[in-house]
Amino acid sequence: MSLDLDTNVTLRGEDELVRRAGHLFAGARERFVCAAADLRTWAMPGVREQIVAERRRSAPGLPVFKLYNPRALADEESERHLIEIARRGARVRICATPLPHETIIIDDRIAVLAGPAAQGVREYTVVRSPAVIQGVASLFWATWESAADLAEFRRSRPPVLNDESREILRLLGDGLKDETASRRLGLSLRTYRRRVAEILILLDAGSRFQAGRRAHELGLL
Amino acid sequence: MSLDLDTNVTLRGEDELVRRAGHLFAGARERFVCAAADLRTWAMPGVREQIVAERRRSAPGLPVFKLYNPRALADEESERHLIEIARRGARVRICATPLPHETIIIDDRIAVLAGPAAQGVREYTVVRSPAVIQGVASLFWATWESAADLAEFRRSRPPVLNDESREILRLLGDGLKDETASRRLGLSLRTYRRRVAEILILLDAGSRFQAGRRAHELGLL
DNA sequence: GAGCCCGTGGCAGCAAGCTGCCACGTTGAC
DNA sequence: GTCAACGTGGCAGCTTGCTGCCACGGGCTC
Repeated sequence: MSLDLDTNVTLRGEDELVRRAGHLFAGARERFVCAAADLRTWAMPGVREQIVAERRRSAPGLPVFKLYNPRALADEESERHLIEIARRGARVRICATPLPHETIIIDDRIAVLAGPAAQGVREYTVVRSPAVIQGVASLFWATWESAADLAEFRRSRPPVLNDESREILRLLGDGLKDETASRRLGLSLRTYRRRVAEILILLDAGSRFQAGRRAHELGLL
Repeated sequence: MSLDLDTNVTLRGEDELVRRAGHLFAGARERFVCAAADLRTWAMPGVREQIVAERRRSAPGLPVFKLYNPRALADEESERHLIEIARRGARVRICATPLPHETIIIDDRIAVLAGPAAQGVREYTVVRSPAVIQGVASLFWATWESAADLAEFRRSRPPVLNDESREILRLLGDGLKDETASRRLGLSLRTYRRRVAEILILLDAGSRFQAGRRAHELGLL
């Protein structure tokens, strides 16, 4: 990248980011910190999973801190993804104040700041200056402190469900057996139960009884 | 009893009632009508069941109409009993206006009116006068019309649960598995599930999910 | 076209839940 | 004391619910 800590490097597009900075993400050893408005950042189909897997392999217990805006839970899929991240051990928090610039801080030595898209291509600036890192980090931690834990945030607010999920909740709430409900929806029993299991995760329920309770208390019925 | 339709016969105590009028209850063929404040009337352990069984055997499809005060659902056991009666085919309704005098009308020909207890012994008057029967019946049907169906009434109001049942609901609502919950309550798995099944009946739920929903919407959690 | 990703559904095996049956112990009536 | 009634809990057999695995097919890129 650069021998001079005070020279920032700007990378254009996710391709270049992955090529030239991918090893930095995978190489975190002390602490991995990340702030973003939602989950669409770092789309990079396939590659992203590889980097994460690599990092998890080489630094299993690595403390990971992820800060998002509520937008990161704007649909079922995103929320499920976030839950999965937390399940794997990352500390995830949600803050209401906007996080326009995606930020990553690796081991308190490297920061990657994402800029807005220029002509459809996003620019990423890799920073190593200790003073800058410190400044960015302190801003991050200040926001982190005021943010709500993912679990806590989710408890206070119903998940955003699509039409099918709401329909399934309705059928469950009416006491239908899986066999009946799946037929009514034109789904196989297998798929129906897959759906139910997914919904239980979103409702943070460990049993169907609890799910029924949660669904009602969140006003989803 | 009496050859003269216009001679009322008064029986003292349930013993005498059963001895001298039991066959009337069992012998209903057209319609069996009954109004009472609660279920403690006609206690008669054992005998009562026999009479009912006898009647159900000899007149299987007999229309049975039962009108009660909300007091008849004042505890789990009573409510369960009422549900059972309804399940067996009787039409059961609940009216808020007091029904102080227990009344039975058999086939529109015989009425049994219970009076208050005199020195601990209740008196029952058996009436056959057509005019009286008509009068009593029309009063009954007027009240019946204004009363709410048992199912409807129960839907609008939480069942009265004892401490143990509420505790079980709490454990279910927290998502505990049967194994864990039963151990925590010091019950066998079998008994715990018995309890849960009983509660599901009271909640009119056909699945645990529905029970969870009902429990929450009735404010039982 | 080949190759790939994804959603679906069948299947199989397991976990959880449900219930009839019966045996045992307690309680209460006689 | 006997006897009946009742609640409990073990057991067995069943239903319902859950999930990993794999195969198939539609839609996609290259």
